[in-house]
Amino acid sequence: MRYARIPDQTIRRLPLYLRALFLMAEQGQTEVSSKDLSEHVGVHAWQVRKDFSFFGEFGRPGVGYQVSWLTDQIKTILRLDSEKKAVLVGVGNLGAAVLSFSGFNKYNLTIIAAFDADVNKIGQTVGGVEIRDVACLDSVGELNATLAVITVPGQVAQAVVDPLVNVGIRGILNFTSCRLIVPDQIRVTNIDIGMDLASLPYYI
Amino acid sequence: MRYARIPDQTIRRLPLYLRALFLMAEQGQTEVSSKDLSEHVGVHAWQVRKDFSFFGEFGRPGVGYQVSWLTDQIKTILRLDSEKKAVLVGVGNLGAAVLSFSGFNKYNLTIIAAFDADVNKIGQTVGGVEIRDVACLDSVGELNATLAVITVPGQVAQAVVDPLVNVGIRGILNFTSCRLIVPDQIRVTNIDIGMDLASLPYYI
DNA sequence: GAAAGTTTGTGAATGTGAACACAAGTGCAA
DNA sequence: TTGCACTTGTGTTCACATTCACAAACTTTC
Ligand SMILES: NC(=O)c1ccc[n+]([C@@H]2O[C@H](COP(=O)([O-])OP(=O)(O)OC[C@H]3O[C@@H](n4cnc5c(N)ncnc54)[C@H](O)[C@@H]3O)[C@@H](O)[C@H]2O)c1
Ligand SMILES: NC(=O)c1ccc[n+]([C@@H]2O[C@H](COP(=O)([O-])OP(=O)(O)OC[C@H]3O[C@@H](n4cnc5c(N)ncnc54)[C@H](O)[C@@H]3O)[C@@H](O)[C@H]2O)c1
Repeated sequence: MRYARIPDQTIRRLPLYLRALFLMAEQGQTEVSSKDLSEHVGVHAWQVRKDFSFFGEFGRPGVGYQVSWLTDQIKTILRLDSEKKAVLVGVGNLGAAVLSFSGFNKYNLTIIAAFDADVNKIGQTVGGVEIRDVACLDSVGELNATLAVITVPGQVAQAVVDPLVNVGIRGILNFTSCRLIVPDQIRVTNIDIGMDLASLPYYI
Repeated sequence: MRYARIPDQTIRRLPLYLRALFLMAEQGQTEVSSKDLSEHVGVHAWQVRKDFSFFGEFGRPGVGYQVSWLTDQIKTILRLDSEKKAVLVGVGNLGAAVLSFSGFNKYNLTIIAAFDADVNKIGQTVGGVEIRDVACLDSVGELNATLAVITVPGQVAQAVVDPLVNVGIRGILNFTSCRLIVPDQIRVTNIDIGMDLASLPYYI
């Protein structure tokens, strides 16, 4: 199985395992069983083992997995072993909240720059990041950022994404409720809070 | 097919169709084909038709779907035909952003109350909603709210969720990176911005 | 009103991931 | 050394979702 295609769903679960492992490491735990891990994440134990089996043999029967080594493995798989730089465009309510959030660090993710069109905001600092003029979006190229967070109004989302793609952004986290048109090799993840809230009544 | 079990993935797509239909209605469009709709949402045309086929016959061959009627149908399926009330707990950076957001209205969703533990915030108004003392969380029962948005620090998330479940909340939108333990009949949707950002490097 | 052009609705085929069951590896106690 | 309790890794089975292909329904055109 080791060299087969990796299921998308498996990739989606890896960050969750990582989150749980960080928690365990903080509490001084050095070894963990698939059962342990599964309870933290909310899946079944065999799901955890199956997921790992796509990449190799990570654990020892009768013992479990070594927390630190497993953490490193998952980090490597997810390409979180080296620092990844991100920029944020649109420092409104939501953008400011994301900028102020410090929880990205342990995943080796850093927001190195923020952009806005509002002249009153340009020059100010939020979450330790200075807000620049969106007209200077081209400067992202020199910063070597590969990720972008889009928190502008939907109407201008596509307009800010196009130049970002041109200067080397490869992955986009899109908070607007507009579908972004990008080249095939660019990855877009959409977070639409409205959609998620609107889905809930169906299930209740 | 009409009375079979509805695939989860179909339900997940319905709000996206709804979002596109609102846009079309705004632009004065009265009829729409599955092809049209599919391009707005980013799926294939037959996926759209298949999804609708689980609920009945919504369109007319050779013509398409009537925008207003289709909108009503989806609203009904998603239980968005009557107003649903939500409360928000934790008016920090993220909570304030959600409170200030006005895009929930068209889905018949209203945030009617907000709660925080910070005495400096209690009594203030954000996004037209007055912040109340989290110690009075029990009062949610009288408000007839069925939904809750959780934007408190992860450590206290479970502590605020437990009383919410007791006073009748049925659906929860959880922004913390902690798994919430709730009774089976309560629906929890997790939005973890850190996880979504951490997944991107794998794909780039 | 017949023919050509659209578009829907859906059974069947295909693909993918979840769930299971169990053999095999490990540690420990007697 | 043996037996027992525990845990991993994975081939297989099963359930669900996507994809396809096409008949049937409708409109438009001439
Ligand atoms: N806040 C929420 O809870 C929420 C929920 C769902 C979706 N969203 C979406 O997230 C996005 C941001 O929401 P928000 O509440 O922060 O809105 P906001 O209005 O507070 O922030 C938008 C920011 O973008 C800036 N901006 C406008 N045009 C720009 C441009 N061309 N280039 C750069 N910056 C520009 C504005 O100056 C402002 O600072 C919106 O698309 C919104 O629909 C927000
Ligand atoms: N901001 C982001 O971009 C982001 C990203 C990922 C996850 N999150 C998560 O979202 C949550 C909120 O993030 P934030 O950035 O708004 O944090 P924040 O610290 O700005 O806000 C937390 C709010 O909760 C309130 N609070 C604390 N204890 C409370 C209690 N017992 N009852 C009610 N209210 C209480 C605080 O007074 C504060 O207003 C956190 O769990 C965070 O991990 C945020």
